[in-house]
Amino acid sequence: MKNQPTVRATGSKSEETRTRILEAALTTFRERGFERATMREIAAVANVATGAAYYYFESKDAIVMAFYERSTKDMTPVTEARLASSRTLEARLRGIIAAKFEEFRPNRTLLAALTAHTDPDHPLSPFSKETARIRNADIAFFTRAVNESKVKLPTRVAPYLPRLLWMYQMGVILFWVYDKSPDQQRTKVLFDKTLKMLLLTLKIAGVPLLRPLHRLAGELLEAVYGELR
Amino acid sequence: MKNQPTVRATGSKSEETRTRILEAALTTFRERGFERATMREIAAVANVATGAAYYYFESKDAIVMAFYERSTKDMTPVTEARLASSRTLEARLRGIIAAKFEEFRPNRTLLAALTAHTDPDHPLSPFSKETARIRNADIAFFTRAVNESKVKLPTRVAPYLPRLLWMYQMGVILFWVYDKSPDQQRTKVLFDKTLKMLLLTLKIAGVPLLRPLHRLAGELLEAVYGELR
DNA sequence: TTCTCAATTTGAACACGTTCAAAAGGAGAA
DNA sequence: TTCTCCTTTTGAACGTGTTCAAATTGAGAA
Repeated sequence: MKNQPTVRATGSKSEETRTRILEAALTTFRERGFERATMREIAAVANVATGAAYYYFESKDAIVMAFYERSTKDMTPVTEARLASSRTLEARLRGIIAAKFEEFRPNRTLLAALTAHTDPDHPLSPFSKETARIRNADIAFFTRAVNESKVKLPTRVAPYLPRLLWMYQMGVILFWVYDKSPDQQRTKVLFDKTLKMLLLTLKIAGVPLLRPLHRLAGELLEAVYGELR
Repeated sequence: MKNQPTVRATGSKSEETRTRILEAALTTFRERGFERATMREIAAVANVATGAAYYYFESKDAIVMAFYERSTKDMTPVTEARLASSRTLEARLRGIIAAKFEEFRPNRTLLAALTAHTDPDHPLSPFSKETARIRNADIAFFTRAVNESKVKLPTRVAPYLPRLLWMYQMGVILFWVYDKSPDQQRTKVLFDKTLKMLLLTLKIAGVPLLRPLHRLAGELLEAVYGELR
């Protein structure tokens, strides 16, 4: 059999071992950094043989992805709450993305292990089909944030807006992961200013002067997201 | 002594060995792909011991960077010519970037080995201090393209424009590297539309309505590029 | 209870990037 | 020529991610 054996009910022995390995990995990553933590070490901490780690996870990187997946699942109610409690689009977007920051702050630098995969075909890339489930769940939040707001959107780009917002989010997070300024203040500024720019851009989208820009944007998005993908 | 021994005059024995290894690596990369080409294999093709490759190059990735560096150096006259022969900013930007596409087309996918380094501290990252020389040479072309054109620029963002254009270029190249559409037509569309959008944006920059946007952009850029960096 | 078989666990072996101590080469000094 | 010392070359060894054939376990069938 391959990895990820039949997904067992929570509480099964198998599931317990899997989380034990995941937990051991996270501890080791936090203590020694991702690179310097070895699979042998992780397995030892989890009290299993080296090979066992590979029975449960495809690779060392995949452990980080499992962590990412679990985290996003865990934070769903928080995000839900923020969506429900905020009225403006700005507050909603800020809420969704800030929730990510809060959730991942303790393991911020660990996410660097995921950003390494720029190849969309790599199973661990944020753009791969393997990560589509996670990605789509995330995009769905942006869809809701947009739909439940009453901002008027340029019709050509509107269908792509949630995906664009997701990309925007990924960009901000990438910046954050490598932000060495104290308490990541640079990211705070980046996030704040770009979010305001984004909303301002949407607000003035109806101005006739900007028509040609929208036409180009629409054509671009259709070509890039269309057909083959 | 460490790597990169005293840089010898062209034609020295050492230099010859270095290029032989580089050439062997490129051949092997092209034949078997970057991942599957082993250092032992490359060394064998170059008729040296495995360790020799590491005497001349810091790492397997660094060979690709050496190729990138040599290529950009080689294409300088081409870029110069294009800058000289084109009058509009659009033509100039298109010329600079298209020259890159042409130069790297035969080894397009090889560049993927470089895009993996998202960490600005990694020596091979496009953002690292180690690659500053290459990066600055590239940015200088954009500076010239901008300065020698008579487009009026928003004063707040003007100082950052060459660096922004460089980032834009890197983004387009990244897209191109992984573009699987036939003959990379998607990238062509992306490049064409985004370039037009960019110039349109610059053109209408003076409109009073867009003032707040420029103020935000200026503040953002000052914070991100300022002080610490 | 005993048997069966899939799920799980094991740890040695493998592949490959990288390091390193030692050997070889070679250019000038004496 | 012989010596000196730096550059270059060598290939074995190392560390680590990953694979895999074999052993173990355990739940249900008989």
